[in-house]
Amino acid sequence: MKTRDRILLTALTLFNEEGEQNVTTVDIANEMDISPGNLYYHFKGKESIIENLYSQYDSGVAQLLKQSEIAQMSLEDHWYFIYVIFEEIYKFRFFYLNQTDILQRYHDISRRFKRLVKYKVKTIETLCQSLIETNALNDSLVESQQLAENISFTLLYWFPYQQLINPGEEYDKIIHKGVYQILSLIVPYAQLEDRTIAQSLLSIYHSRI
Amino acid sequence: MKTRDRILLTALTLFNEEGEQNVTTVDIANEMDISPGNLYYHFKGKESIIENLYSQYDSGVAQLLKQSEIAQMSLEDHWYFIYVIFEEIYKFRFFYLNQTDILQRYHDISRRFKRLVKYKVKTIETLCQSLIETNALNDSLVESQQLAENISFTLLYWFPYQQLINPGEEYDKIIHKGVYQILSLIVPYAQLEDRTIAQSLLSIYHSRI
DNA sequence: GTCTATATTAGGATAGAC
DNA sequence: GTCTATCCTAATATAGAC
Repeated sequence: MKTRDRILLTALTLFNEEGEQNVTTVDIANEMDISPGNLYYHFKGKESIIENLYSQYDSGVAQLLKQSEIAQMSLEDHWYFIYVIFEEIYKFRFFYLNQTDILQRYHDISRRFKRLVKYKVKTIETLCQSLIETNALNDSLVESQQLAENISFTLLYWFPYQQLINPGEEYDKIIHKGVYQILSLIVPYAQLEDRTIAQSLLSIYHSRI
Repeated sequence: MKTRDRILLTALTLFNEEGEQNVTTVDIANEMDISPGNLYYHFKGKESIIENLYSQYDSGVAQLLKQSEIAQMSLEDHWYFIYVIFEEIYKFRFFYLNQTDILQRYHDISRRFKRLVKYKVKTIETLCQSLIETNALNDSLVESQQLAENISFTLLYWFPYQQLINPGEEYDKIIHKGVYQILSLIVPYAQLEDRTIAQSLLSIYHSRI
């Protein structure tokens, strides 16, 4: 593994564990047993490392969102999609845990992050629409735009919330609870026929919590 | 106004506007036209200022929550209660905007913040229970504990979310939208008779957005 | 209580040898 | 590519005069 990539990986791990602002360039170098000078040979500075990590995250999620537009998805695919989005966020969770700070300090990332959030909301709205069109959701009750915003809101703050409420909880459980949470946002709007399906989905996830 | 209080007020304003970590003790002193040395005469340091501000916030909210336990509240009182909680959070919004960072760095505040959140969830759960007992909400559909957590979740992250999505939005609008958001979490569970009331409430708030 | 001046430290970053 | 040594800056904090 090349030093450049090891720097990115080490930085990501430390940022996720300690919080971005509690990790210095020297910390990263120490953790890898290289000198700070060496680190600066590969990257202009800390900001440059973070921007690289953001690019990884951004293109990963963008690809996922694009796929969901192309593929015709079944109801179960929808849950799987939510699940995979959560996993991608988890990998780069420090962007979410220290969101406000990072967006206050790195303007370029802020711009791109906001763009991605809008793209996410739009995609989720389309998913909700498709659930209405297949009559899984009751059209009269649901404002699909409002529901999509609720789901995005949950995706955005689920990890900070869990860190606050259940610090040290394992990765799997956190994500399962997140999917459950989103499912429970949707259930009230489900048609009577599909409500049974949805509620059995709920109980499957509930058993894993 | 005593210098000590002016320091607290100035610090609060700057923290809310610029973010806690972007404001130094020298910034606070400059803004007030006093010397940094003078500031350190009144407070041991930045941490001490923040702890003082947190105490103000904590006791303010705790008092509100206590009142809600004592008083018998009508349906409209409940909305007013949510509204007032939002206002209190807004006054000290930097604790919410930079939540993870502040809780990572100031352990004493972290402890107290978590305790307050638990108290909040408990109080909101009681409110939901009372809505079920007066048959405003459908008992069979709603897990009052789940609903209470959803409402708390919204209270916790509404301001960071609005800053992300609608930066520069006015204070009134943000809070109205927040109340609307919480209302829309509850409406699906409302009994048919009360649903009309709830939905008219919704449209009142909607008109103010 | 308030000021000026200064010490201390930590983090980010560079220069130059190997 | 990597190291050692060093610089620069910003932020916290203190000492001592007024």
